[in-house]
Amino acid sequence: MTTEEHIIKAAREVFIRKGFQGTKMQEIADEAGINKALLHYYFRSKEKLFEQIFAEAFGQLIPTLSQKLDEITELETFIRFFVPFYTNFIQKNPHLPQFIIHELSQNPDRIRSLAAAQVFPFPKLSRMITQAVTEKKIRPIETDSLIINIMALIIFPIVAKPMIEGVIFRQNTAAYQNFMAKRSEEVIETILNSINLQTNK
Amino acid sequence: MTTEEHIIKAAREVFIRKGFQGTKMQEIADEAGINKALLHYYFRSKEKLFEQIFAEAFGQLIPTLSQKLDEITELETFIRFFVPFYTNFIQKNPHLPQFIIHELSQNPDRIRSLAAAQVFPFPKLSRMITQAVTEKKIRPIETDSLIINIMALIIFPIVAKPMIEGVIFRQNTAAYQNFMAKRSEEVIETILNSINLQTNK
DNA sequence: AATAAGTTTAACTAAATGGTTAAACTATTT
DNA sequence: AAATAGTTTAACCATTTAGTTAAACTTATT
Repeated sequence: MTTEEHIIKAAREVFIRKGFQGTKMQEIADEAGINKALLHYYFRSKEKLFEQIFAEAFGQLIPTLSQKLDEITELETFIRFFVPFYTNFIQKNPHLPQFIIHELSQNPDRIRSLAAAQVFPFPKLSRMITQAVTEKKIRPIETDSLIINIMALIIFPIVAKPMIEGVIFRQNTAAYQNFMAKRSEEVIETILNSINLQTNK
Repeated sequence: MTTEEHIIKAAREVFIRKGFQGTKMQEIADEAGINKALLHYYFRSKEKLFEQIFAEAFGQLIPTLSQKLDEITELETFIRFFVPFYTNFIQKNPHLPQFIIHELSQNPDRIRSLAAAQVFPFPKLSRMITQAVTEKKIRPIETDSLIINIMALIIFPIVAKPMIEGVIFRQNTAAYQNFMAKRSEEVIETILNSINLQTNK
């Protein structure tokens, strides 16, 4: 692993954990096991380093599913694949959505250009939903609503973990973990029911 | 309006908008129309000022509904009241949940004590849900899951506004607003369907 | 009018932080 | 062996920022 890779890895962790403002160059250097001078030697400025990290982070959030979206044609099949897949991914990168949301609201300009490059593979999914509505397989619902509902049910409990753990589970970490372990199943059932697609349990 | 109130108001806006790290005392002073010296004269330190704001903010997020929870006994009735009520509240304080989530994850210790004081009026709501399940009015679901589902569907689209507006609506602000205008209805239908409580449309 | 509370001004300190620099050292390449 | 890329050390600068202080000024209170 090269020094540059060490830096990138360290920067990713610190930036995502603490946001742009909260991140100190010294902390990145420490985490990477090098010194500040070398950090600046590789990446001239904090801004430049941040750009790399953000572009990469934002890229991760969306694209992997683009492949599967080409294989699957049935909405139910897609949901049953997507929910655990995405839940799993977000659980492995729990700070990612919050980081993106936070930075996007703190400094939209710094990010706009980077984000614009990313393309969500929407059309295919939209068509899938529209078709299901037309064929009366599911209740009438706008494609945007359904997509956002799914995202909300997956992402929110992870983004709001400190809130949920504190307010709902009263600092009982085990209770939260137990809740999250069954989350994927619950989201599938909630979604399928919410559009009147009976679960075949 | 006293100077103290001016400060509180200014601090609330700036803190919620920019978080603890992102907030500068000078900015609060400017927003309050006073100078930094006076700001420190009223609230000795940034920490002290922050505590006040956070306690108040966190308090707002939860309690108002405690009243209604005493009047209503039917789960469907409660959902039909709660969803628009809470959606409306969050829309008026769009930065509040994100602020709480962000600060809670940045510095749990700074907040733990404050948050612990707040009590969500859960028991009553939990009983309402449990009873509905027992009476087979709704499908079997854990109370925590249902509550978190409702919160997720309401809060996520607002917290993730910059993300949704950018990625899903492609910077089309009008499209987002149009989506949010109908959001409350959609959430009610989604929730009621998701627990097999037919909407009577 | 005198007193005190509230407020401003402006200068200051101390610490944190992003960024720079020069010199020395180490490992690798030629 | 000489040259070069990579790395460290440590001092340094400039800026930002939280917080302090003292003196003057303004507005209410007595």
